[in-house]
Amino acid sequence: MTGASASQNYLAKAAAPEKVGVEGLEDKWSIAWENDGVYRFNREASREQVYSIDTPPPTVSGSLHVGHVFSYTHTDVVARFKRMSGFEVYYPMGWDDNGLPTERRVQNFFGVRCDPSLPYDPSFTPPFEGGDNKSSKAADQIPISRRNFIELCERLTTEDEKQFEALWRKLGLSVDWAQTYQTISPDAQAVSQKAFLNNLSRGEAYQSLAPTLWDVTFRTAVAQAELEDREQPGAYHRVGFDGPDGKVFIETTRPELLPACVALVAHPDDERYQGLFGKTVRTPLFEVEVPVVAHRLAQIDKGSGIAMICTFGDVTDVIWWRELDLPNRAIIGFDGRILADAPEGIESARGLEIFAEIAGKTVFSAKQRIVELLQETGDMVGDAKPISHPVKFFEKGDKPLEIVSTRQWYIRNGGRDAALRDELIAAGKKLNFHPDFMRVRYENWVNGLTGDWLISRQRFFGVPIPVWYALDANGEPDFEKVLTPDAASLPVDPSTDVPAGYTESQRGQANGFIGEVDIMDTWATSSLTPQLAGGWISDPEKYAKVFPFDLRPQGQDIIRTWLFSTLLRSHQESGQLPWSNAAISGWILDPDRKKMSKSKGNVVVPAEPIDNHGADGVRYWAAAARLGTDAAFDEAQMKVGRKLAVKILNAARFALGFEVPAADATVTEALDQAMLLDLAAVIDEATEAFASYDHTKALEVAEKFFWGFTDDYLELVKDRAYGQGGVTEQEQASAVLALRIALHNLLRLFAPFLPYATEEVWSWWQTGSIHRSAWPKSADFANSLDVANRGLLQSAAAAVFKIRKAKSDAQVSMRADVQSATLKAPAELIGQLRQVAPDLRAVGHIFELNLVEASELELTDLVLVAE
RNA sequence: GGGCGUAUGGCGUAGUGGUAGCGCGCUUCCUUCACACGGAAGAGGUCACUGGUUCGAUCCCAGUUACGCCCACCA
Repeated sequence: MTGASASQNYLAKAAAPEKVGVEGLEDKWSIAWENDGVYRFNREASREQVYSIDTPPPTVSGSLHVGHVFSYTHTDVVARFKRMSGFEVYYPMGWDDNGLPTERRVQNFFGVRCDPSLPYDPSFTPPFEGGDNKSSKAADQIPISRRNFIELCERLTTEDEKQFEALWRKLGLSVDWAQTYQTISPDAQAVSQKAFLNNLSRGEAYQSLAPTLWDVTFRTAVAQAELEDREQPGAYHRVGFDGPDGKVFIETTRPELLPACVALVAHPDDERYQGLFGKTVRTPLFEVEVPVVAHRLAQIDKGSGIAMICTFGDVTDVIWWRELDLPNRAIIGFDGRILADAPEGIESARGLEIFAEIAGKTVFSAKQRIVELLQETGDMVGDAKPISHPVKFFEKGDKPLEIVSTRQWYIRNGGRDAALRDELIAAGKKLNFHPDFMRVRYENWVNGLTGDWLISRQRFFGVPIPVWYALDANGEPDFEKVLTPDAASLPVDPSTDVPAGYTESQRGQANGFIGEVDIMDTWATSSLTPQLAGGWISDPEKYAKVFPFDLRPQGQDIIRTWLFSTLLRSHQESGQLPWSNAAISGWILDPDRKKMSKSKGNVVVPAEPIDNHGADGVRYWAAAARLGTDAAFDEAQMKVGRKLAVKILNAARFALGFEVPAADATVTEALDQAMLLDLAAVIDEATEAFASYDHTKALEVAEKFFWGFTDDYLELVKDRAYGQGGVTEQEQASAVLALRIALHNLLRLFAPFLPYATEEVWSWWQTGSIHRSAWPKSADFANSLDVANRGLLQSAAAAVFKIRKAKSDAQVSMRADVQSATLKAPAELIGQLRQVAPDLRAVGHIFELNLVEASELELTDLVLVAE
C-alpha cells in the first residue's frame, strides 16, 4: 500500500511556479507517467488485490469519435479510483482490427480487393495510399491474393492503432501500455480457435445446411445480432392464382419470387379460405400447382389475408417452409441475382421460357420484367400500390438481405434450447449492471433469440475456422468427417496448413481433404476479450489473477452482441460470469440532441476538443455524465472543466505559498476545524458514490466543496494565514496547516477526474505520482477535530455573503475599507459568528463589527472609510 | 405491436412526500497583494400533460404526449 504515509506529508516545502497554467500538462505528464511506469500492472499482486477491466477494443477502422472519449473516460475514472483505493488495476487496451470494417477500409485506402484464387505476390505494392471512402469503386480495385490483402490490413491497422494510442495517452487514460492485444494477432487467432474447438468437442458448435440471411454485397452470411430494420419503399402487387373455384388474389411486395412460390397460406380461422385449404392453385406465368395451407402466422387483416410462401422472401417464409415441410425452390444466388436454372416444379414450356428470361437478372430487374408480364397476361390487377415497410439489412450493408440456403457453422446460444436460455438469464441476474435497468435489455435479447448463433462468414480478413473435411472416393467433401488440429498447433489456416495424417499433395484429391475456407464472425473473437486480454493461452498465470474480470465497460448498443456473446462463451467455457460488473455508457448527442453518426456528418473528431479545452476539461465534461445516460457534446462544460483545473492550480499555489508551520502545529481554530469536518463528510460521500459506480456524484460533491473552499474559506483565513491583524502564531499555523490538509485531500479527490492538474500540483510539494497515492480517508485527519464546530463555516459564509451583498449594493470594491458595520443574527447564530468575528472583519475589511441579536441575519449600518 | 429510458428557468443538469438547487449564458458592479483562464451581487422555473393516493405530490400510482434506444413473424 502506498498511502499510509501520505498524512505525514502536509508540511512538505512547496515549489510552485510564479505563473501557473494548464497548457502543456498533457505532454509533460503523459511522458513522465510512461517513463515511471505509473500505471504498470504488478503481476505479483494476489487475486484479491487485483481489479481487472475488460476494456472495449475500439474498432480500428479509421476515424475516431468523441463518443470514444466519453465512455473511455468513465472507465478511466473508475480505474484511477480503484488504483488509489489500493487495488492493483489491470487495465489493458485491445484493438479490434479484425473483420469487415478493416477489409472495407483497406479496399478504399489502397484501391485493392481480395481475390482468394490469386497467388501471393511478395513484391506487390498498392496502386496508391490514402484513398477515402468514396474514391474507389469495385471495378477500379486491383485484385490481390488473400495473403497480400491481409498484409495490407495489418499495415493499415498498425498505423490506426498508433493514432488511437496517441489519443488515449493525451486524454490521460491510465492504461498499462505493456498490456495490449489485437483481435487479429496470432494469439487472438489461437484463442478464438481453441475456444471454437472446445465448443465443437462439447457439442456446442455444429454445422448445418439451412436457409441463411445473406448479404449479397459482401457475399456472406450474417447473424441475427447483425441485423437492422430499415424503412424502405415497396409496393403491393395484387396477383391472381387460378384456383378450383376461380381466381385467388394475393398481395405481394416481391412478385419476382413468383417462380419460387411453394404454397399459399392463410390463417386457419380465416373463413374466406376454409374451402381452399388442402386444395391446390396454379401460379401465374409459371403454371405450377401449389397447395393452399393454413398457419397461425398468416395475418387475416393483412392484404387479402392470404399470402404466397416463397423460398425465401423473408424469415416468415423460412418458418412456414420448415414447419409445413414445403419443397425448396430457391431462385436467388449468392450474388443476389436470379439463378441460371429454373427450380424443380416449373415444367411448362411457357414457365421455363419466362424463367430463362429473368435468369441472371438482379432482383430489381427481374421484378420489373415479371410485373410487365403479369400485366400483359392480366394476372396482376391494377397498378402496384406504393408502400413503405421495414426490410432487414445487414447493419454494415446497403442492400436488403436475401435468404440463401448454405452450409454454415453455428454455436448454441439458447435460441433453440430453453434450458440454456434459462441459465443465461440466471447468469445475467448475477451480473451487476450499472445502471441496473440495462439488465432488461439483456434479458429481452436472450428471450427474443430465434436461433443459434451463426458464426461462419464467407470473408477473408478474420480468424479461419480451424477445420478440414475429408474427401470421399469421388473427391466430394464429407462434412460429417471434420478434421481438427491439435491445440498445440494453433493458430492454423486450413487453406495452407495440413491436417494430421495427410500431406499437402492430398489437398482436393479423392480420399484426401479440403480446408474450410470460411472465417469466424468478428464477435466470435470479440466475445473472448477476457481470454484475449487476460492471456488465457499466452499467460495462464496472469489469467488466473485477472479472470473473472471485475469490470466490463461498454456501450448500450452492443449489449445484444458483445455483452451477450462474451457472457455466453464464458458460461460455456468456464461456467462463470466473465465479470462481476458491467458499466454501460450512454450516447453522445450533438447539440441538437441527435445521435452522432458518420452518416449524419455531425461527428466531432476528439483531438480538437482536447486541444481547445485540455484533456482535463474534456474529461470533466465526460465524467459529469452518469452511466447509461446520453450526454450532449457540450464545449461549455469542457470550458468549465478547464476553469476548474486552472482554479485548482491557482488555489494550490496560494495555499502552499504561506510560511510552513512548525512540525508540532495543529489545527486549533474553530473555523479551520469546521472546514475540515465538512471535507471529511465530502470524502465519505465521494467514496461511497464511487463504490457504487456513481462517479458523477463523487465529482459533484468534491466540486461543490471546492468552490466553497476557495470562495469563502480561503478569503476568510487569508489575512490570518499571512499573520496579519495581530494574530497569534498558533492562529496563523492553524489556518496554514488546515489549508495544506485540505489541499492534500482535495487533490486526491479530483485526481481520477483531472489527472493532469492534480499531478502538476502534487509534484510541487509531494514525491511520487498522485495517481499511486492513497485515496483520501476522513479518518486520517478528522478524528481529532471537535464535532461541535461542525457547520461553523456555513454560518460564517452566510455572514460573508451579507457583507458582500452590502458592498455590491453600494457598488464598491470588495476590498473597500469599512469603518463600521452591524451584523444582526438570530441567537443560535450569533454565538458562532462571535467565534469567527476576527476572520469576518478581515474578509470584509471592517474595522468595527458590531454583533446584534435579531430575528434574521442582516448587515446594516455600513459606514465606508472616506477616500 | 412489445419493452426500456428520459421530460426540472434560454441551454446543460442535481434533487427530495412538506415553500426548487447548481453550472453556462444574461444583467449590474468590482481590476491588478492565488486566479481577468478573475471576483461579487442579481434577474430568470405553476419541476411535460391529465387524473388518482395523501393533510400536502416535482417526487408515489395510473394514463396521455414528445423524444431517444432496444426488440418484433415486415406477405
